[in-house]
Amino acid sequence: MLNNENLISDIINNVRRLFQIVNEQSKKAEKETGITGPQLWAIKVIGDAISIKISDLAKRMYLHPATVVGILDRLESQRLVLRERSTKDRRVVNVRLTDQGDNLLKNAPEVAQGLLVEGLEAFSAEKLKMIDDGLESLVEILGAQKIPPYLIRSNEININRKRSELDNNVS
Amino acid sequence: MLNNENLISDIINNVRRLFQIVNEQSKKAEKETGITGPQLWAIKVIGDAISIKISDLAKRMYLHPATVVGILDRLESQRLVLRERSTKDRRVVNVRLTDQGDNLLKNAPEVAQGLLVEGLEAFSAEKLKMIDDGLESLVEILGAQKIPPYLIRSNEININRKRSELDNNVS
DNA sequence: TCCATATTGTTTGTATACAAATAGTTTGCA
DNA sequence: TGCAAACTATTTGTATACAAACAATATGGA
Repeated sequence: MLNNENLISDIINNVRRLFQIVNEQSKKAEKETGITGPQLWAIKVIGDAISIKISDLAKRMYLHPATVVGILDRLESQRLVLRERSTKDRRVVNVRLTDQGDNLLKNAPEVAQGLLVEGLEAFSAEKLKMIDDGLESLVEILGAQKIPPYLIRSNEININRKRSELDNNVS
Repeated sequence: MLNNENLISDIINNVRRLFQIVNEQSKKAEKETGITGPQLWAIKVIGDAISIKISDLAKRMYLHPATVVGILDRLESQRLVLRERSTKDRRVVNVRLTDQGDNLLKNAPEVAQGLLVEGLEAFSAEKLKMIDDGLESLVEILGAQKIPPYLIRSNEININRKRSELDNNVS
């Protein structure tokens, strides 16, 4: 029983460390490239897609469109990206890298996600399966709470949440 | 090989889901209590300690003191906490809950950390060990990068980083 | 065709989050 | 004792991050 308690607090601590380290990685990339973590992340997604519209960029970054607009404003003022309004659908704005943006992308370091992939490639399938199962358990514990109990109790709350829930649940 | 690739992308996805769900939990607590996630977290830490000075609060929350000052400003304007300058060391400001803050704390929901503990308690020691080992591996992969290679290359960078490194590495 | 509705990006307002600079205070050492 | 150095909380400035409201545009149905 006491042993279990220790294991649980170890797990909690490791989750917290994971969060901290990912944040630190982002800050490190910032020192090396001169742009912030989220800005670099946007550059990477835009570079992958060559050209991408704002709403799709927001979805791929798991961010709110309003947040992406701010990030793009700053990247544009640094001449790293270009906005181009679509002629087919004039509501749409496409974003792509400038030559400067492309250069920065070429010399940019990996973000946490890249490091993780690199490190995991050294592991056996069995070990990978074990890691994945463990994470799956954590997600299930927290994810089970995602079915909100007030779905039954109140409709108002759900109506108010509709827009943001949709924004968050883009797969 | 292909199987390994799938496992790796599953792991990455689960890490990302973990981040998202923790953030969502924070927002849920916000709807229920009327105060934001970080504010509730501060209330919980302050309540645990009865009285705590700003710098210790910042350490326990793994946040920069400047951030905590802002959070406390807002909690104070809602009459949920009190600031009291120490008479022993007049540089120190102690914070404690008001009766209102105490009431809110009593009725506040668990944050993600609490849910995680609750869910994990249902697991066997073997399963807990497995989860912990998996997380440990992820932390090691990312943590290995924490020894910065430019420690040798450049001293200037390290001098500039000294202050922030210390702030980040509070254990 | 015409208009209600939906989509898309932006603006506005608020809340984190941190680095750097600052003011007030304490401590250590010469 | 007296002063340099360290500590503590705050202020200032910048960058996320999102909800809500908005303007411009597109689409579908009557």
